[in-house]
Amino acid sequence: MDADVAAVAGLFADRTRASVIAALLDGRALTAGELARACDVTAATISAHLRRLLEADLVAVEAQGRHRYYRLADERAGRAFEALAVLAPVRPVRSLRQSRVAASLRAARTCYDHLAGHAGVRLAEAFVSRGILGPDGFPLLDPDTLTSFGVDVGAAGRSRRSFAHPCLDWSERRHHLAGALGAAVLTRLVELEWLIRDRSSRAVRVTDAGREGLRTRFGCELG
Amino acid sequence: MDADVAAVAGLFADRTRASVIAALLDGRALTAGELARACDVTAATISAHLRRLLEADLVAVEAQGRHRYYRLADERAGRAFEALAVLAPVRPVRSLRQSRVAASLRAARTCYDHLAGHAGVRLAEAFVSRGILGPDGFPLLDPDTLTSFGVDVGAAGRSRRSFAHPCLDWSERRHHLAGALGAAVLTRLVELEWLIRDRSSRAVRVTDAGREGLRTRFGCELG
DNA sequence: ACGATATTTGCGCTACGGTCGAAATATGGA
DNA sequence: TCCATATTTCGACCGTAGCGCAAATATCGT
Repeated sequence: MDADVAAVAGLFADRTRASVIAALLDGRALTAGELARACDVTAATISAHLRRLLEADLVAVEAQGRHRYYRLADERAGRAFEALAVLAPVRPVRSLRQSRVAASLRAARTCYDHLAGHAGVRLAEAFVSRGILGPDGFPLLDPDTLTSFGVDVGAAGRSRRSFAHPCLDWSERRHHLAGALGAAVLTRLVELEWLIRDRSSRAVRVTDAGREGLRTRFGCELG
Repeated sequence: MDADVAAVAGLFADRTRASVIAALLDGRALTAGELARACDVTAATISAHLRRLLEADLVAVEAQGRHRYYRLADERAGRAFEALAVLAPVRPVRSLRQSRVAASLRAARTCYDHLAGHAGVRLAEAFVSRGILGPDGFPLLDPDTLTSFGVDVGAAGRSRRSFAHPCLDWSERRHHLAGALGAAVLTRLVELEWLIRDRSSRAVRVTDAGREGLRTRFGCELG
């Protein structure tokens, strides 16, 4: 019994692995590369750590394209982390910057080259409500509305990549719009300055004009 | 934050230290030597581990004579241990033998050379109830009853060691009788075969005759 | 098919920590 | 005072594990 506990504790007993678990605590899934940057180690190092966490079923992985999204497998790892944290001598105030970044990522972010997060999910749902996209597999039903909005639908259609498909959003647990069409929509939204991409992260800020425009043009309320 | 968690987790991430915590989980306090035997390492090794656990405030120590009793400082360490244990892959059945030994130690055991555990505490309380011992500091008020019972009170009085004093009982959180008088009482109880000492541990078994005798002679109910 | 990006694997280097034996320290009891 | 027992400290050995570099593998998008 004690041997097993020691082995499990060893998974938490490394600064890098503890950072990985801390980064995943809120239930989001992050790519290996994002975790490497968050923990300030190379991709090789983070890969080795993720492998160990994976083998112990502390985390789960889901491949999505060339990314591999890692998340905590269940609530047990988080509970153990918290039980250990209460034993930590000094209680450093939870990094405000860190949590601010996490919050902004949840609000809106890029996923590859399309919009994700709360805004991405809401926009996709608005497209479905307006009949622009079909509810199942996000087929484009009404190209004219997007074209008149300035989205280069034709170019997106000529691209060899997937035209439009749903992509599971990890912070919202719902789908947002991916594929060439999703990329074209994001491009247009940035062009209009309805969205502004953060330089150092995947976060995207919705401007006042963007919030207003999304509501009036697509009936999309960002809450 | 993650660095601190890693450091704390490191305390659990060693087989020996995990065994120490597991041995203390039920709230009992054990001596350094007992822990060394339980973990199958030398006294030097256990001492180093206890030092680390002590500096992290995971355990607390109380010196009692030449023994040093270690116990978990509070419930946090136990909670963390359990949170880690639920992550351990296989769940080895809790050793029956181990828990049987623990139960018998709680029932009755020797502490140095006197009786401790449930039986020790109950007997001391019975002595106080009967006016044999005073309630404060356990002074011997009625030597005759013990002498007629066969306890060599005279020899105990001539010993240079402390004659009679209360000793905090870790499993009962009450006091039992220590000192030369306590040793003399234990000697007599074993002599009468009211108690039988285990060969390999500090456990003491109360015989049927002992249970009966303690009740009729001293009004001591062992529950 | 090709280049770019993401991730994993193999390898060697280094450092940290767990272990024990021996010696030092503390306490109890004769 | 002296010996026995309990515990800690010191010093050295050794295995393990984390690290980055470089190369291999996988997938995307043109």
